[in-house]
Amino acid sequence: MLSTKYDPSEVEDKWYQYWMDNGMFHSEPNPDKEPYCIVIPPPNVTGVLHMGHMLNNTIQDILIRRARMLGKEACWVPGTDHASIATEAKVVAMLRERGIKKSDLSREEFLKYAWEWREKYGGIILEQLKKLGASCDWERTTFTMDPAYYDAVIDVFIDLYNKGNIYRGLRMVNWDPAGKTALSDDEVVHREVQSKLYYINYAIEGADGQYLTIATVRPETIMADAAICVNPNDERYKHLKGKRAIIPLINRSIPIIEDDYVTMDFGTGCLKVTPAHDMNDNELGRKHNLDVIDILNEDGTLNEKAQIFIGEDRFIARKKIAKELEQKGYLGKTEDYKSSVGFSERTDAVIEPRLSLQWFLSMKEITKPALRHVMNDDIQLIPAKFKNTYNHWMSNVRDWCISRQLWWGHRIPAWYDENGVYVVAKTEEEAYRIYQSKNPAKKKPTLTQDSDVMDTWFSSWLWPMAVFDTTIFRDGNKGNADLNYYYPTNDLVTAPEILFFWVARMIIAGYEYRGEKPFSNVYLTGIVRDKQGRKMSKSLGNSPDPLHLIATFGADAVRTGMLFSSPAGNDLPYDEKLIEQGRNFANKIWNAFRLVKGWTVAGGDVPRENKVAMDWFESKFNKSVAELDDHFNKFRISDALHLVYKLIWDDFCSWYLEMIKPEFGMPIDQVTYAKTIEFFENWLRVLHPFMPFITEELWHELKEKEEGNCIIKADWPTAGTTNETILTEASNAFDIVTEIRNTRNAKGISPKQALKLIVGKTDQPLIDSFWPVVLKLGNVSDVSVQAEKVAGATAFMVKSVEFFIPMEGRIDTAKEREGILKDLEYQRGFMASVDKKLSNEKFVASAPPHVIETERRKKADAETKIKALEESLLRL
RNA sequence: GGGAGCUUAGCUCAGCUGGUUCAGAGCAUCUGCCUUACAAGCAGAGGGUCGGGGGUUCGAACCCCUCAGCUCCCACCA
Repeated sequence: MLSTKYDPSEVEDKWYQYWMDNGMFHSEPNPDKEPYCIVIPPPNVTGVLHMGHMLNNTIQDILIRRARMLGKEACWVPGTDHASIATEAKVVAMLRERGIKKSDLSREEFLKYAWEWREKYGGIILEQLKKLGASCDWERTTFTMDPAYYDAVIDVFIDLYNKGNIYRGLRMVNWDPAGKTALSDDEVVHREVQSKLYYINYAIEGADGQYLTIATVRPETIMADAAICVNPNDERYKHLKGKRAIIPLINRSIPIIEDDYVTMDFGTGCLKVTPAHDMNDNELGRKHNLDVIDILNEDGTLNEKAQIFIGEDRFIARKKIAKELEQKGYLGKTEDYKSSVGFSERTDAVIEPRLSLQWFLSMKEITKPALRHVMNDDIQLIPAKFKNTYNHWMSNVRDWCISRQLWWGHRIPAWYDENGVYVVAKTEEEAYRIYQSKNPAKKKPTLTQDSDVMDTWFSSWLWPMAVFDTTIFRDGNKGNADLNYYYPTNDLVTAPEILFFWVARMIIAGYEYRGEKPFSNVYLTGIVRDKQGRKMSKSLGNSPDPLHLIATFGADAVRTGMLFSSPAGNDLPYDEKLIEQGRNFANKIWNAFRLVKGWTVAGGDVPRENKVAMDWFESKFNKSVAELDDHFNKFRISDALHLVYKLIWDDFCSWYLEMIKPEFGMPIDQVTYAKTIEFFENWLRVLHPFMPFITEELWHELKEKEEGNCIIKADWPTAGTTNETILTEASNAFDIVTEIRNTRNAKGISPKQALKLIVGKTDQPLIDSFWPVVLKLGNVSDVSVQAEKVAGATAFMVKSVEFFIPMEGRIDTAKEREGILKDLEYQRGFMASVDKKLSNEKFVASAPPHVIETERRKKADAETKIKALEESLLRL
């Protein structure tokens, strides 16, 4: 005897192994088939699976499995990203735990540890994806620091450098003093912070006792001041023109300059200009040719140029300087002030704007095709609202700082001599060759490679190309068979938060190196949040462990649970209830299987109700497949699941199976049985992309066991014809059954007690062939037609036909009357509103005919209903 | 400050071209059922002025204006 509960644990591992053993996920270019390709957003190599991955990869797996069933050459390429900052941080932390400081290691030693770490933990996340059922082509697994991939990244750097797109420049960058690295603007998170505005007095040079007052939140940077700036239109400071001020504590003289950048009504209208430590001041400094005095070390402590508090951390120095300013009488008032401060996304340290030599990619030209082809829908963003966001970003894009002061990553292929003169070359030998051809005079240079690595995204932006062919970034390579077959890929599924980091840059690279988009559709998932609407994060500890969930509920349940509530682009409020719902669904399916499996099959006639049931479900299924295809084509994956869910639970289980179910212990006829198995198999197919494991299991249980006959390789059903008349009749029949059940409920009549049903006179054939269904599901022993009103019966209406169930003394006249009156009131109101519409000349004149027609029918229906209800009242 | 979006049942959300699939789904709640597939279930029920106000239209959840609240992205006036 099969258990009443479905147990996914054994089933899932068994089938995954089977699919793997038989190479069912593997894809090779096949000229006879249409390619369908997805490249995975490569998770961080150090990562562990979180709920976001679960959602993301479930959607990809659904798309790829359906494509496979549609007969396409489906290829889902997996892999991992080296994630330079995140991984290096983890390795550093791991070393610290072992008592090893990164600063004590050579680059080579550090990288050795990093690679060890990668070997040990790098595959975890991919193994976890297997538990989810992800049907990736594992033979194609790629790592962004695989040797060939590494080469490709270097090739791209050299190529873009040679084309003049990459340049080295002294630029203000976001410096992370904790990570000791420059960050791109996108890696900086701004937060409102409660701080203080200090009013500091600067003496005016040569004017005894006179001073001006500036307001600043960063008194520790006064030693780096290069000027005081006022607005030229500011009457209060006209007298200061051309004069100089003295920085307190260190008594350095700086000019007073004028620029309308200064807001007159903020603070005092005097701005201290600190070109080394503020982005805007830096612009201002450049404009006015001011000195750049950098008083901070890499780690955020003060250096010798500060003259005082050397070696102190910037925030400690702030307090001490404020105190000293106060003691010496330079400090005016202080006031509370809310300001927006940048934090490092990774280390959460306060960002320090810092001048630094960095490598940049000029974005102005290279982004143009990427903008154009999204705006004209060559590449579609789903949902489309992200087009605006994308447009805004691409139109205002700044040059991309691609260097990072880290060791883990693709090392910048630039080589410097002792004077900082550099060449860009792939290898050391080549560097020497180029160097010497450029500097023939210099006989024996010592060249050292740049110690920085490239931004992670500078490698992952090649992903859709480089997973197939890593050689195309060198001169004129036309690409290998894989690349030419699978590229451009079809769909990309990723989170909106990396739309710019990654998606936009892949598009840029795609057009730059293939002259072609990397993918046609970008499906942007929502962010998985907890019940309180917070993002799932490790620090909050609000993220459930996906593997635990899979172990508890089964992968099928988790997959469907994630998808029950996740339309594209909308956040997903996670609730374990949804996973339970998924598990319950699997269980429902299991039990439908148990029922069918338990039947004995015999010859004999096909009962009438079975015939209509089969006709009906056939139509219903065909219609559902058509709707399903439509949902898929529009990427409404969640809607698609809901549809399949209802098809199986409501239509197949609650209606169809109940219609054909033989009495307990009785056999089922051969024809109905065969058809039922066919239906079962057909809906298993459309369910398979969502719930691959249980569908595979039942596929084998239902089918003759043929080698290799797997649902994963089965065809996706094509939508056949739909008989609308049957669907309407069925729906009417179900309404009648529901009303009968309702009556039972209200009157306390057991389902086991057969009832008599009387149909009021009508010329409308409501259900025609479905009477046997009504008899069976309503447990009706007898149906008769009676023109006149039936006394002592309870009544209900379906469409405009009245039905009576004789109650034999069980009738409560007062209650019955009350019900009828209420109904009557509603119908009269309804008719009044329809009447109003129809008597409106303008409506009749301008509404389309079919709308008027339905209004007329509504009126006629209401009239019949009202008449019937009025008669019922008389009868009581 | 610039941009985008959201507000529909207790909760999470659908509602696609303005008109019978138009006020829906799931969950939650309530009622009755251990009815031999399934209590992880079955059969039912209640619940909404579609954020407020105004407008366009024969007709508005849907289009326009306006107010309020929320969210995200971009920028960062010391």
